[in-house]
Amino acid sequence: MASFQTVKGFRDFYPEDCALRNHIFDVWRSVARRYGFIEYEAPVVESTDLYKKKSGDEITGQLFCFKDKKGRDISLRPEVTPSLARMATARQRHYGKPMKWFQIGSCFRYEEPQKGRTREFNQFNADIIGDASPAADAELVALAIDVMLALGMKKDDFVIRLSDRRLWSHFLEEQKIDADKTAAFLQVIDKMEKVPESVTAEKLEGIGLTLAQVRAFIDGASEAHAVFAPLRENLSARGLWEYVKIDPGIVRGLAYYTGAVFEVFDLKHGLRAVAGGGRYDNLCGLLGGTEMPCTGFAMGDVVLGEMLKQTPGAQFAITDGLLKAFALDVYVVVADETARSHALAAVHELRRAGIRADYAFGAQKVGKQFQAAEERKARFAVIFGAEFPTVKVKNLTARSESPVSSAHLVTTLQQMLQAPDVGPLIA
RNA sequence: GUGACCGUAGUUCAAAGGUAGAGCCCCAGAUUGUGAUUCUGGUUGUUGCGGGUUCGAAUCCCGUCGGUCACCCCA
Repeated sequence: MASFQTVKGFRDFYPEDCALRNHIFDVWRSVARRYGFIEYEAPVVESTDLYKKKSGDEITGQLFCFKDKKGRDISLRPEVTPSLARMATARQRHYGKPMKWFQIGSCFRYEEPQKGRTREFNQFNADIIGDASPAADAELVALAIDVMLALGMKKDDFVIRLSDRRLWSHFLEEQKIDADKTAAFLQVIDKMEKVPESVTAEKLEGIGLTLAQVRAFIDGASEAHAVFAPLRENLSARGLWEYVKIDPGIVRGLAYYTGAVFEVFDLKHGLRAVAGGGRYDNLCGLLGGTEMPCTGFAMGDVVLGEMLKQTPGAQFAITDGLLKAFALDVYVVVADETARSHALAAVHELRRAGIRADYAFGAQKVGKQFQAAEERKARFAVIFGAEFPTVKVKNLTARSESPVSSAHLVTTLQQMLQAPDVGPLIA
């Protein structure tokens, strides 16, 4: 038993776990680039004030905060949006609009770990800065859908639940409810699905509304509502509207969203939201920068990982990713120790040519070396023995072997690796 | 922050107050130039940690640290 345990809520990434994580990162990165997003990164540690300013003092309970050696109050980032707002406003004149930026990295929240929640997690953030049009919101919804599809999800595995904060501000205006009750009201809506009706009704009465009024409004807010028209038109043109479900109950916890909001939900395993985001046109100004319209979303690796493991459609992509992480192209077998220096030279040359090659450090039985080649999922073995400068190249899946002059080894293997791997021949 | 359950070999799990064990994995050999199977042998423990009860604790009690799950919260 090891003397040390991981710090509560933090994870070890053994090679298998790391391969899954990297597979997720690869998909995030490649789809975002396909959409013309550009990668950036922000500090993992920021002044605690940056987060207090955005969300209020009471938020420090969930912040991973501490004093540094000079007594400065700093925090591990719980999210990246405040850093992005700072960076974007500071240099916004240097970048043409709209700025389509994405980021991948770890975030930290000091909370009790449970299903789908750890204290350290990786997030994919995609944001569009400097564009107030619904086309920008639609672009992000489309990106979120394509990320899910690229991960191997099918249409019936997930849904985008779409809403708009303006629906509710109009509603409250019509009902002549004070604007300062908005936050409390949205909290009630956010929890409606979970808490008993009676509790919801009671809280609504405290605000000056009835449950029936709210219910009627939710039922009336169909796809046809004018506020969704531009998004529906945009996403329909891409054939993506079928992934979207209008759901006014989605309001997204905290107060800074100003327009469209959406979440990505798993449909089959009762997990919490996989991703969420929306339009936040006031945040840059709130943090003391230039006022700029912004919209964006974040997707975390923890819930997503749970979902991938439980979704059959994603399995192939996962095992493929594992294979990519582990597999060698070539294993060099030293059958005769007098040939070791020639073998070492060949390994080096293969590696310089971009071929993944490995070998045994010391003298080992040939059988053992083949076993190692098998374990590392090598496609080919090259046997260096007494017949050098001739070597044997063995196709480990087909189990066929042929002699090759060592002078032509690299070019021969490059050609052989080009050919598709047909798998074992059936006898 | 609150509560429930859990923690034994690298791993999965036995041992229900009386000598800490098994499967798998790993290592070596059978097998001196070819991957499988099989067989043989081998390593591995302060039972998470600390205290208490007891003649005696993996087992019961208290604390603590981790894990899992739920509440709170969810940017």
